[in-house]
Amino acid sequence: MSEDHQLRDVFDAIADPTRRRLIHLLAEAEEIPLHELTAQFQMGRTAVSKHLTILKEAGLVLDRKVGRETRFRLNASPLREIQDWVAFYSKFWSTNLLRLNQLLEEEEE
Amino acid sequence: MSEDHQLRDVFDAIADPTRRRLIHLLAEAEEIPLHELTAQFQMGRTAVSKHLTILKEAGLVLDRKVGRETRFRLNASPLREIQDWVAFYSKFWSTNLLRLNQLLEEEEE
DNA sequence: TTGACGAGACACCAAATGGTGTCATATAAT
DNA sequence: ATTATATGACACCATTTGGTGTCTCGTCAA
Repeated sequence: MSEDHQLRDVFDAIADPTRRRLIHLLAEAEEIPLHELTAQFQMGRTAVSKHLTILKEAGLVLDRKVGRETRFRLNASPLREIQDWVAFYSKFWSTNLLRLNQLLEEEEE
Repeated sequence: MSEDHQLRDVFDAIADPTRRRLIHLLAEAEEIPLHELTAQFQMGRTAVSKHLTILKEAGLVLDRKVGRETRFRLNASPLREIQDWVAFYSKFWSTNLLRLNQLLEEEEE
């Protein structure tokens, strides 16, 4: 259904705080042009554009040209990989499971 | 309860595939000494040790010296930040919610 | 007590990262 | 027609990253 270009590791793409903030901004609106996104940051347009390219390579962002501006939109689905990954480790901090382990250890004695 | 040194961003710590594999290895055993972890990789001991230091700075790993070896153990709880973060965006790929949005849009008309 | 083993602490290096500024070009507005 | 805007495409730079090798020092075993 969805073709993964996936040139870039999703874990890598979300490692940068600027990129996470871009994702957050794009979650709040349908489509945002580059210049409007740039206005939210201290850094220059070129830097923001580079971050968006990285997000694009990870499949987290789509873009389309409208007139002279390039509008970006979020595609969150690659984040599912993160969710699956972290879900596996959730058992290691779940208090329920800690209590379960305690019970099991008690029974073993 | 848990004091966060948190010198290092957890998102940053899990960005590297070697470090994710270290986390995975440590999830399968109570405690593993450095030399044993190193044996699982192509790279040298120094490199593995550096990755473990980064994981330590993110609070994802604890170490203790036993004799001449340094043993590492997993502390997964900082991964909760990742889980919370990604959970927020799960609504953007949930098919149920996509259908809900469609229904809401239809009602607005 | 003499090695061998495990690891810390460097110094070092190439490549990637995250910024910058500038130039060219297409589009919109006056 | 002219000017301003939005962006892509570069070239450039400092710092970080992810690896290496070497030296030294505890610790365990013969």
